[in-house]
Amino acid sequence: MKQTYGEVNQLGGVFVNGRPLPNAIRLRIVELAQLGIRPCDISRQLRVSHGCVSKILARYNETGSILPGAIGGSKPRVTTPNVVKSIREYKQADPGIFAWEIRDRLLADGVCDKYNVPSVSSISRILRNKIGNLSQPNQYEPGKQAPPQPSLSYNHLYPYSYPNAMSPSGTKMSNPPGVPVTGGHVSLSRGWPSAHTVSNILGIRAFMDPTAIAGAEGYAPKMEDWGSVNRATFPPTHGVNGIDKSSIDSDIKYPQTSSTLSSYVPPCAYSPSNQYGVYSGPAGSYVGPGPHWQAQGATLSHPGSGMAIHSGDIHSAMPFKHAAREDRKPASPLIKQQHEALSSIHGLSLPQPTSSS
DNA sequence: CACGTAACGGTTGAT
DNA sequence: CTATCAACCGTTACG
Repeated sequence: MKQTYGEVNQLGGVFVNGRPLPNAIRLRIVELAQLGIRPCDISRQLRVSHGCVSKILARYNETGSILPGAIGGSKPRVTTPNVVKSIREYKQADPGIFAWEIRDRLLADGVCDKYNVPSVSSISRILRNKIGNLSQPNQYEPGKQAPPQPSLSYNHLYPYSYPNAMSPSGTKMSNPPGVPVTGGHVSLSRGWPSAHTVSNILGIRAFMDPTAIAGAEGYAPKMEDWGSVNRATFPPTHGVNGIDKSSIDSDIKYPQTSSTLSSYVPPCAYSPSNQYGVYSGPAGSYVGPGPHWQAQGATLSHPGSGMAIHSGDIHSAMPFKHAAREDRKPASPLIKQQHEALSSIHGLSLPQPTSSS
């Protein structure tokens, strides 16, 4: 609740229990890793627990995003009131209906789309638990009752209708040209486990949120800003059907920037390309020093070009990774680039190398 | 020593 | 409005 400043970890780093590390630090973790610096060194240099470094890098490799997951909130249940209602209706209309038939109908009637349709077993459970006795139509609480027409709402309300966008795209641009994301795997396939994840889609904007960076070094005074970072702010809008949403959403979300961003955004929550570009922005100058990094402006103004360029820089750095990695097993000695990288970081205001270890 | 991961105590936000 | 609950967080400790 309060400023909950930080606690200090064993490495001397500051952190706020329960809260994500500042974006800028996450960024650096990934960047350093790409420079070929070993996780253990990154951990020490940034004073972030190795567990955290490991986690962030793992996530990055997998999803292409450096952003923390969405915190809090409830899962978008597939068995929304609307769905239950529909199931009940189907069942009432045809008591002998099979769960799989119900499932098909939910899809056919557009009550659900293939991404949020309940499984047959879920439907069975619903039939059993919630619609056991049809004679008692009202299973809603007495107090509220089923809202007049909750029906339509849910699906549409939920931004979570899942990225159909991604599925169709699948391959799409998930792998930007130089993306380090090795495998290029599906960063997305990981799917949309939850609304949370999806929210990240929107959250992408977070990258450009100045406040995020503001908190960079010293943790923004207001954690809330952070929150906004994580989830970006997303408008409750959405009237659209889940189906084409992705693109629409982005438009909705970023009326101004959208056009450009949208191209990056839709593919996946953690649009690799997008995030990449994003952080590529600060890549050169890094985030710290500036009042705000240009990210926001940059992206907004000339997202494409800006990103491309920067990303190029980063990638150029990439090679080191291999070189470094391969022959650079030895613990202590860092290669030039690494030194530079680190030093630049320190310059930002990080602790000190205290090259002793 | 490096690093993946479970446990832990914490925060958040939708219900 | 408050309480629950389930998601995520980073650190720590273990293997």
